[in-house]
Amino acid sequence: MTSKEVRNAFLSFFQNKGHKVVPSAPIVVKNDPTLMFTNAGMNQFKDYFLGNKEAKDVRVVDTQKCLRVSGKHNDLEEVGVDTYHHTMFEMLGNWSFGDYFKEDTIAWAWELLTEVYKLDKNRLYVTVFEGDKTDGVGPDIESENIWKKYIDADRILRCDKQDNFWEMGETGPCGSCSEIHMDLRPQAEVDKLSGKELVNADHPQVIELWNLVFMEFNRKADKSLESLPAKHVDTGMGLERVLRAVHMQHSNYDTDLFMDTIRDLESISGKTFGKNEPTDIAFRVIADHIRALAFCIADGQLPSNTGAGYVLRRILRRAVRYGYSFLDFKEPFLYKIIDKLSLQFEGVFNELPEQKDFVAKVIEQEEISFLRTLFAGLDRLDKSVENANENLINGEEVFELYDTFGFPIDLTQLIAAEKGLTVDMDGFNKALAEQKARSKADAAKETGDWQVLLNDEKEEFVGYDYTDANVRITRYRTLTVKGKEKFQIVFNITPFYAESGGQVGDTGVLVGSENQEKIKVLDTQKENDLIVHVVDLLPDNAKQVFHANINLNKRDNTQKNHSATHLLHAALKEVLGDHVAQKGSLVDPKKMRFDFSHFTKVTDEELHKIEHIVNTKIGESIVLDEKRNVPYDIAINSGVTALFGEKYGDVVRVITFGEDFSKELCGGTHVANTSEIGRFVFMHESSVAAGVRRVEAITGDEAEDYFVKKLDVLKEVETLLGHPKDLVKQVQSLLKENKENTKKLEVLGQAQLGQLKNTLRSKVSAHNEVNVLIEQVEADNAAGIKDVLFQLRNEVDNLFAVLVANINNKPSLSIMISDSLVKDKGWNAGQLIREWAKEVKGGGGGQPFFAQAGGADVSGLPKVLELAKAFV
RNA sequence: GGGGGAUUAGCUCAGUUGGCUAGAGCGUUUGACUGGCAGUCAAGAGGCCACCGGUUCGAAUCCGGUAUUCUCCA
Repeated sequence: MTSKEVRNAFLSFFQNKGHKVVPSAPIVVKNDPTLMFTNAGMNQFKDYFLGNKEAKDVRVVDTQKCLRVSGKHNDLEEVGVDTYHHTMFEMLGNWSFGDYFKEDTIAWAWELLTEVYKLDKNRLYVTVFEGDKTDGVGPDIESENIWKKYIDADRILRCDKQDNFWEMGETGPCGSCSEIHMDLRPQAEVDKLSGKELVNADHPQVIELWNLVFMEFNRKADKSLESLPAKHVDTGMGLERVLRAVHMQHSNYDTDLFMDTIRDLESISGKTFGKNEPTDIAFRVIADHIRALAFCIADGQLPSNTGAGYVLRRILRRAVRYGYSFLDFKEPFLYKIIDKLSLQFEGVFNELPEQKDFVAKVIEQEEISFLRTLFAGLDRLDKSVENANENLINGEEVFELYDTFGFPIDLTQLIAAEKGLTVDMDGFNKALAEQKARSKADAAKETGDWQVLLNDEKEEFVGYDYTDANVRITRYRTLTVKGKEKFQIVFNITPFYAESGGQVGDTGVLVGSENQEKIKVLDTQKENDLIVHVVDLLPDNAKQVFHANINLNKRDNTQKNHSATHLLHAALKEVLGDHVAQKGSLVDPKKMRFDFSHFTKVTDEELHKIEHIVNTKIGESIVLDEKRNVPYDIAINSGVTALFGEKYGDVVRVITFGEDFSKELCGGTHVANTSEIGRFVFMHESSVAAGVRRVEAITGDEAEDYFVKKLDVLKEVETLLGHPKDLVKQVQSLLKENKENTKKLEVLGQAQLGQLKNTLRSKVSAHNEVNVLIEQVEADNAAGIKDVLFQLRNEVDNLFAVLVANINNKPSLSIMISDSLVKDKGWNAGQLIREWAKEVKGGGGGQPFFAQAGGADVSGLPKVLELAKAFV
């Protein structure tokens, strides 16, 4: 069976058992502050388990794109070193939301593995939960008994909380689980030692295949457990592993999922896989990482220096590092293997093949920039190597190299070892720990348990139709950020739009119906599908009805920008082409920002065209056509614009401005008629990454103000210049004139200095073979005097010159001594000037041959001249 | 979000503890050698040393702020 066949077999097996096949959620998570990437199949169903939302289908099956870069068994640095951990993987899962439980789950799992995949029963083991006293949960006898129907009792193992109790996070739904493990070792080894001894022992050949989670508890912030209202099943089986099990292979990488890429890499690197361990690790690292990169970028996440984008950057850099060190790639190479990779996912995850050129371009650009930091780091490392003491490279220097210049630590160690040096890793780790502590302290954030006031009602967003409403608080919790306490509250219904789809959250005010108390709503955010309102104090009476009002002005201006974004999107496609796809947007009351895929700079001419189209559409006063409950398939078939990396439900909201112009799936708020937007103006066009351009624009009052202000400035300039026929020409000629005059002034100044120099030269008198010049001069800055002295130095041998000046009632002293005198007589201008500056209540310094000083008292100048004369 | 760097000629970068009137290489312009190109040599142009403020007799250099950018950590 190929990977495609194994995947399909899973989906159709459960489809035949009454499960609905649902698409994978995007791998990059939006609307959940606790998570950057989908790290388990259950993420997209979190709301069902938490009881925030009711499941429409109680039996579901899917394959979910997942990414893990940290966790108890997943350290990025380990991936590729072993043969069975991955960053990106597909999690096959079947789900029951309050429907079937342990009996069916176990029976079907066994049937699929042994009858469809035909795995060898003699190599399978299962585990069940042994119970935990502190949690007050007993052993999972129920599962054990079910298993006994299918498998020998001595193949069933009881395991502890760490292995067989699944938790979503610190808090949230959880429950015991039952795992199926498989022994893939050669028969000779199996004969020597039973696989039973190796289950859960991190043996590379005795691996966990499938985890069946029986969700029945909710872990609260105080660590106690409470029962969930309904019992659920959440199972997860890594496609990469089961595929390997089906073929009894030694490594996940031996399956077609990875071998295609590895063969591709062999042909561009000229190296062979399977020859020696270090290069094999490099092959595996790259074959793994390229998948993570490809899917994240296809889902709209670009490499960057914060958050999820930073994780992506690290993955890419790790791949490049291995390619650089072990496969001799000194130039970008990752982008070359995207093409073949994307073929594997045609018909499964079409977002990748459809965007492969874009993905490759982003990766190539990122590779180029990393290679640049790599080469810069190499230079810097050379210096540290020179400074090494007793064959030990300073840990702090290495940390600086890593921290500030992004040079990978393992590469530093590698290079050091080549030169017979070692790196002071203790010093490095200490510095790293300090930095981690700093960041953690800053990001500290704590949420309390939800306090439930009202249980029976579901929250509903009414903000499309109402901007105010009478609401009740259903629950609230505290939120502590950097020692500051805030509160999050949830209503039964709400007119507040929660930040999503780039549109900022509403703000506003709550007024108590009974005591008239006012609570300000500072922000509105989404946690999955829950709408959370942020306030900084709780009402005295939280149980009363509140009249909720949103800040209308803010909402109005924001939705003008949002609707304009849709017009812009359509106009961009019209002018630039169909390859334009939204890559991100921000809509707030002041402006809009829109990122989209496009490979070259948008020219001024194109911008004008786009601006013109948008403004024409505004002028056409198109009425908003909003359809709320359109089945997804029908919407897509009608040619609506959907975004990659966005999660859509079965029914979607379609926003149309002109049937043949702009049709988008969108949850945001919009103007009722495009004429409300008023006017649309571009402010900026720039690049955010390879293949992604960013435009910024304003609308409505902001645009109006902008024009008024610009016109005012223009009029003022025209008035100042006496209303010339051609303003631009006039300014150009003024600038030119100015430049010429500056040049002329410079020349004049030089001439003046030349004259001063000539006068001074005639005053030079010889004393004992020293040419002495001691004078008070007129000057308006000390730099001029310096200039003259340097010129005299070139013209007069054995010069000893002391010039003093009164510049704006402040004394200035300068001394110039020819090199020969400095050398022969040991004279030192710096020392002399420090001495003499005392006479003018000042100080100064310089070098032996030239020094300057200033001071506060001009009356001391004659005395300085006397001292100077006395000196020679 | 927190820390650390960087910003000097069109490009890549030097510029020691503040003080030899801001440099190199590449590129560019002009000229010479050559039948032409390539090349070599010579000469020149090109800098608010990111911006704003402060310390100082004196700031590219030190301090504070802003902007941009790189990088590490969350």
